[in-house]
Amino acid sequence: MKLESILLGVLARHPSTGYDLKKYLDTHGRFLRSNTQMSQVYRSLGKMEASGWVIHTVQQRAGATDAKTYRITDEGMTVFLDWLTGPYSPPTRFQDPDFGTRLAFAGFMTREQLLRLIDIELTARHEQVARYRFRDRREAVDTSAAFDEDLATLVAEWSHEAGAQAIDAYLERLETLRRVLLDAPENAKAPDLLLLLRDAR
Amino acid sequence: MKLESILLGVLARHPSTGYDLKKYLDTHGRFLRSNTQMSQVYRSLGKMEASGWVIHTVQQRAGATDAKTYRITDEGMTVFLDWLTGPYSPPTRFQDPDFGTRLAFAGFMTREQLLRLIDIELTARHEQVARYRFRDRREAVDTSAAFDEDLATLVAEWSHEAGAQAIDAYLERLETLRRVLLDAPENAKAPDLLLLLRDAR
DNA sequence: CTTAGCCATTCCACTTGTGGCATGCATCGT
DNA sequence: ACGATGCATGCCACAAGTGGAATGGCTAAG
Repeated sequence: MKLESILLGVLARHPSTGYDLKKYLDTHGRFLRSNTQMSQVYRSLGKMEASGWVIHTVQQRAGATDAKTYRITDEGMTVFLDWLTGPYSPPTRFQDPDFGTRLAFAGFMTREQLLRLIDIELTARHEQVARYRFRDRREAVDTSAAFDEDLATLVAEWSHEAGAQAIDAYLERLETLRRVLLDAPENAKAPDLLLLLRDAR
Repeated sequence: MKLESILLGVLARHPSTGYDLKKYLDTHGRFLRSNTQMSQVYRSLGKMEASGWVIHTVQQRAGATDAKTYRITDEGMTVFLDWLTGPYSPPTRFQDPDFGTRLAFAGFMTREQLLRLIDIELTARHEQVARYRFRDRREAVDTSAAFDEDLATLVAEWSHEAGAQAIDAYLERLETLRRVLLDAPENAKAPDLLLLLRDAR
């Protein structure tokens, strides 16, 4: 479902071949998914076609393998939009791409839907910070093999600080986006929005 | 292999039941993996036992379900250490837990091994930044359905900036850790290391 | 001329992960 | 007294992802 959502999102913007989609995942979409296999893309495409979410037409390429251009169907569009604007439950790791994937297709949302999504993410992460930030991080030890406690402590401390800083920065940035979306006039165009974003930092 | 590596790492520090391991994944290990299912933990444990990487002993708990305490075998320790210090290829997304998972078990590494790992990560990410930072981010458009270009542009710009800032901060923090590891005297103890870390910020 | 890389798809055998169900006792708060 | 939560395991069907091989033409650089 997750790869499929991405593929549907791309196809909702323009028809593509399997190869194109793989290229998207390796370039523009590289933060949405790590190391996606060709085979996985083609298999998803096949499954989606069987479900009636996409259809393909064949492009002959003299000599070479025929290329199949996939386009999204109305049904596929419905499925995609249902996923995009449907319920979102934040994964444990804020670094996971679930939220970012939805953002990548923000253009298909209304400003209200986008704000709702952001609010869900924000409350979930704030709650997480509140629950864990000052929690004891020591772990029970009883190590048999060679284990460098000093090294482990250093790295654990660094990891915790790095994680805390990362999530704090993340929350701050998200709040900024939220602010811009709330403050911007209803009919603001892209250049003005970008200016607002710059000022809000 | 990935869940198994984590479980082996935990078991390398102390014996645990399946339930304990799941709890670890939900608390201390929450940044290593999102939403792990109980069934997945028990299945991995079963498979690892079949491979001879772990063994279990049964704890009777009057009335309640017996608890199985798993401990790592020598073979399991070898497998774990091979994974930990073996070749690491950075995933596309720097937010993926692969690197962090290894760091979580830094205590089982020597300082040199840890530094090698950090150097691999650092070069890979620097290279990524160099390749993509100033790349054109515009995507070909040909959207049929309702698509708010202005909203999409705003969010895309925000995402890019957020991503850039996140990876920059990440690189900086990693460099700091690297510095501390390089500069610290061979026999430095945890409190001194933490002081160095604090000063290095 | 040759090698490398891009374009393009498909198949296959696995391995992993998801989500839910079933069981059953103990403890703690209301 | 009741319900939630924690402890503890296991089974199942199904969905998704991994990693590699096979095929074959095109183009550009060395």
